[in-house]
Amino acid sequence: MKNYTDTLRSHNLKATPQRLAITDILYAHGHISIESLYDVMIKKFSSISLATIYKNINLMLENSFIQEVKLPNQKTVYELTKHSHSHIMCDRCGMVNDITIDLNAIVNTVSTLENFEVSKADLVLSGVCKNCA
Amino acid sequence: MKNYTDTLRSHNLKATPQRLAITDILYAHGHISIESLYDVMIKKFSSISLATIYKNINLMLENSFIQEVKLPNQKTVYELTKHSHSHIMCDRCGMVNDITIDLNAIVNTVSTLENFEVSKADLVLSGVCKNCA
DNA sequence: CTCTGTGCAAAGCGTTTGCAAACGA
DNA sequence: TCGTTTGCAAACGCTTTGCACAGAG
Repeated sequence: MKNYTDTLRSHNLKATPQRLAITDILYAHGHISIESLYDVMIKKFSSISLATIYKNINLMLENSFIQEVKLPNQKTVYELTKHSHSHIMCDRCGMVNDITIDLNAIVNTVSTLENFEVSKADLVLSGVCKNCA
Repeated sequence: MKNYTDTLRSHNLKATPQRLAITDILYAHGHISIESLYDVMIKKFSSISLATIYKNINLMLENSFIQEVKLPNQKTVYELTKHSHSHIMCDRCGMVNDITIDLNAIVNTVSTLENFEVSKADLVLSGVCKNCA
């Protein structure tokens, strides 16, 4: 398991045990909602406050250390920032996974056709995963 | 301007003046947040309640008469349900527009590669629109 | 030692609910 | 007329804020 102490510091965040736990959990889960994150955190820090979770998530978002993923019909989840990618989400079990899709062709088409300078593409494919099918 | 009386009734919704106004506004604006919808509605119905807005929006969502569009870094907006499409959103002025992109190739690739049955694709391209550039 | 981060309690906001009166069909 | 919808007020749930103490560097 990666140690995020230096990564946190390089983002001007002190490496507190709570923050290290958050990053570990994000790393392990891939995607997690505030509520689930709190449920996992409280097992390790019995007196942690939701305020601490929110303050840290917001700080990490401002830093682009993590990113927000808004999902249809589900709570927003958070993930460690990595290369640009898309998501698949299972409507049955709620599973969320990263997928790598080349959207360049689409981005280029839209840029010229709509005269719109695309800087980011957020794509969520929803449906039924192999386990639920 | 289209009259939504019958459309509302076919969705088992009584055609009240408030609902007709909501549909007209959705039609005229394309995409609108709850807050903006309320701001527009109150000009026509000085004593309308936010509760009425929420109740109607939720009913219309349940009916698939309208749809929710979750946007990065912006409030969720609502639109009348139409053919499947994607969105472009300007980070400067907040403009949201529909675009038609063929995502079939992507959907097929993901279906086979990930063994995932895709039923819906939500794509938002963000960037800078021609007016803001 | 200094400044940042944590936990608590309270406040803030957006959204939902219950209810009586008004209204659509 | 009957069942639905509206508007109001209160309740709710999630998120943020202020503050004193604890902890990282």
